[in-house]
This record gives sequence, structure tokens and C-alpha cells, in this order.
Amino acid sequence: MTLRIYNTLTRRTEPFEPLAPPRVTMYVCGPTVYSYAHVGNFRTFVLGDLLRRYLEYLGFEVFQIMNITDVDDRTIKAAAAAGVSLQDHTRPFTRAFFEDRDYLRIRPADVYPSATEYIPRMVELVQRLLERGLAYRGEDGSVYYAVGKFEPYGRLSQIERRELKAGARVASDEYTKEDVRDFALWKAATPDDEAVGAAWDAPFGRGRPGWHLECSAMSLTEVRQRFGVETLDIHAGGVDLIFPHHENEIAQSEGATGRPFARYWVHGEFLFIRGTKMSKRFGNQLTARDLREEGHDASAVRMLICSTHYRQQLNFTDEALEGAAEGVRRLADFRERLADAAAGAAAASAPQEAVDLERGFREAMDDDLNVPRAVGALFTFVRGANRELDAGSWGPPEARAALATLETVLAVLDLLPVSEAVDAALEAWVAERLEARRAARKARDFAAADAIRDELAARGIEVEDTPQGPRWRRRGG
RNA sequence: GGCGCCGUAGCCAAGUGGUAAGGCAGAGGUCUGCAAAACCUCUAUUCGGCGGUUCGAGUCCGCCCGGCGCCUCCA
Repeated sequence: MTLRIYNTLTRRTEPFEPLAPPRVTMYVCGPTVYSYAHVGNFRTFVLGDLLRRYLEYLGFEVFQIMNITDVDDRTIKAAAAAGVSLQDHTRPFTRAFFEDRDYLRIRPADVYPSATEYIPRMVELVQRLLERGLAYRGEDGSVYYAVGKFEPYGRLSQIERRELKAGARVASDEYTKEDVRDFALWKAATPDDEAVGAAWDAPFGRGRPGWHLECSAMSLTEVRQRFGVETLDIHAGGVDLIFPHHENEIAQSEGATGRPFARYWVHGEFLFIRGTKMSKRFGNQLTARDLREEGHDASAVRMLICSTHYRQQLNFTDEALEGAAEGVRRLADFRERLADAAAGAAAASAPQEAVDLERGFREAMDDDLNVPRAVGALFTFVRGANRELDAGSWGPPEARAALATLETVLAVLDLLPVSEAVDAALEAWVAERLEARRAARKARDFAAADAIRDELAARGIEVEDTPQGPRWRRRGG
């Protein structure tokens, strides 16, 4: 079995074969830092995270690039409105993005190039396209890509010719385009651009990059400098980017290099809030910070994202999030139980349940990253292993082996909260209370014992009596 | 109008043409001083509707109903 992945370029699920294994180069379209990224953005970033982790599980050496878009219409507009420079506006949101990324336990990419740091590379790319006759200067001082001269244009999005609806609004700067499909590579500087410091000198005029240019310039530069190639193995992003963004990236990159830009195009579907697409317009934007501030553990968010295949729309509701949180709780309790059972032992050969887990996990993930099915295999394992533990048929060596398999799978999915350190004072207090409860129970004074349990519960401590004695944990909040 | 997607139990959701994974919630039971956790049993004779192909369809084809996305710098 090998990984098969759906490639938007061919509209087929294909065996994954990187250009130069074991290396895999991967580019995931990152955030535009004009505001906080919302959970829909993060769904895509989690997809990138899962894909990258699974590739590593398979033994590939992944080099992941994620761009930070810190200059575009929205960042400039927001900075101008706030009366601050572009940098002053984007810096805090960039920092916030990294915080949110860590909250959601998305493993950091290898590099995070930001658009403003790659202006010279972008200028070079525009020059190259001008030299090759694929770009032209408009009367407004902007530079446009001549889509009609790039024969494969439209292959990714399967759009032969973009038709503008009659009466559609046409921005003033578009009057100088030779073809309605042409898009700006370089936009002539406006007073607003100058006011916030979003204008740079270039041989073809002062201005700033068009939206699509940065991804081409940054990804090509990174893989060329590091690996001497001009083709990415994987390029990922949200479905909305297929057109025009990724279509235009292909035109820019392949027009300049003459080589395939990306071998596999992976697109994640949208996340909806109560059945509607998230957008400013509907006032239903939900950011990762909102979730964190509401006290939701990131594990529940990851679990919810993992419950739906990446090419299916995901409906984010409070009820679904609660359900996911309960699943996380079950899984976390189980891992703790298994770890206790494995304490101090060396691993035996893997028990059948563990063998089934790993096989089920791989089969599911190999099938176009079917994470929901992989999670199904995980819970099937939980039930089977609990049964064995109840029956006492696993000794510590079996438990150790099963735990090892579980950890392997969780290294990819990362669905469990990191255990927080318990302060010594609380620990001592709980120990004292549990001892008092033990004495009360021994004296068969159950009223007193239950009162102590309630007292602990009031402080968020949950007690469970097991054959090995009472166990406790912090729960809820 | 063009391109495309979806409709599976109360909720979320997987499903290679061969007889409906998994999670949450719910009911009953085992265990327990009582709980909790865990385990066991039950909860869709059926996959939006109607036709068709087939020995056999949630899975393929057609039509219809309902919902959604892209085609405007939105992940």
C-alpha cells in the first residue's frame, strides 16, 4: 500500500510519488495577516499539518513552506484605516497567528517567508515574465500577465474562459488590461500604498506586488536555493484558491521556469458555521482565539476537524464540538489506563488489537488521507483494548506494546491534551483528603466518604475507585 | 448561465456493487457501599424522492426535490 492522494490538477486520486524521494517539498498557502485567522483558515492549516505528519510517518523527509501574506489590498486598507504603517498593522497579527498555530498544535513549517521580505525576488520574476513576453505594462503603470499567451491556462480550475457577467463592476485599473482574464503582477503605487509604506521601486515602475506573485516567487526561491529544483511536490490550500489564485500561480511560475510548478494540488473544503460559510458579511467569523478564550481545549477542535474528510464541507457547531470533546476525554482516559497498565514493563510483541489499529490507520490514511476512518480504527482499538484490560488478559508487556502503537498513531493525529503540571500544594491536599476518605470508607462511614468526594469535586477533582485504589484527575473547569 | 459538491440514526460521520465503520447522546445490564470509568446488549430492514442497469445499488445511470461552493484579492 502506498499513499494515494486526490490531485485537483487531474481530478483523480493518484499514487503519491515525490520528485526526489525521500524528500517532499510542500507549500501551504498561509494567512493574510490583516486580522486574526479564523477556524476555517485553521482547518486548512490542520490539513497541512496532518498531511505533513503522515508523510513523515511514512518515512518521507518533508520540507514545508508557509507564506505570510503581509502586503495585499486588505492589509493596506486596514493599515490605512488605522493610520499606521503596514508593518505596524501586520506584525501583531503575524504574532497572533503563530500563537494560534501553537494552541492548535500545528507543527511549525520549516520556513515562513513573508511577502515584504521577497520583493526583490518578485521583481525578478516579473522581469523574467516581461522578457519572455508573457507580461506587459499597462497604461496605468501596472504590469499584467497576458493570460492568452499561456496556453495551459485554466487547466487546474477547468475554466476555459472566464466570462464576466454583463454589467459586472470593472475596477478602473482594469481598463488597461488587454484581456479581461489578465491579472496584475505588479500594481502601480497609489497614495494609500505610499501612506502606509507599501510601495517599492522596480525597473518597471514604483508599486507593490499583486496577490498571486508572492506564492510563486517565494516557493520557487525556496526550493531552488535549497534543492536546486523549480517544482514543488505538494501545493495545498483552500478550495476557493483554485481559481484564480492557484491558476495564476501556475501561469506565473511555469511561464517563467518552463517546468511544472507543483506535482500535486491538494485543496481542503470549507468549514461552515451553522450551515453558512464564514464571512464578515454574515458576522459569523469564529477565530481560534475565540475558542481558546471560551476555554475549549485544542484537542476537541482537532478531533472535530478530524471527524470529517478534508474534501467534505465541515459544519462547525457547538454540539459537534461537545461531541468531539467527549471523544477526546474517552481517548485520554484510555491512554492513561493503558500507560498505568504498562508501567515498568518492556514491550512484548504487539497484540492483535494493536496490529489491527496500525493496519486500519494506514489503510485509511493511504486512501486520500481518510482521517475520519483512521479515527474510527482508533476507537475500535480503544474498545478492544479496554476489553482485554478488563479481562486481565494483557500483562504489562502487552500493554506496553499496545501503548507504543497508540503513540505512533497519535503522533500523527495529535488528539490528546498535553497534561498540565499539577502544583505540589494541590497534590498534597488531594492526597490528604483521599487518605481521610479511605479511612472513612474502611469504617463504612459512607456519608463522610461521599462528602469528601463532593468536596474534591467542588475543586474540580474527580475521584475514581479502581481495584488498584482510588485515582483522581482534574476535570472540567 | 458556466464549473463543481453534498443530502446515511436525535447530533457528527465513514462507506472499493455483495448486503450499513466509528464517535457523541439515549435505554437496559455487569461491576461498585453508592458513584465514576470500563465492558455487554439495544437504538437506520435502511441510506432525500422516483425510475433504470444488475443475480445483487447507499455505492453506477437518468430525472426530480432540498442544501452548498467557485466563477469579484475569501482557507
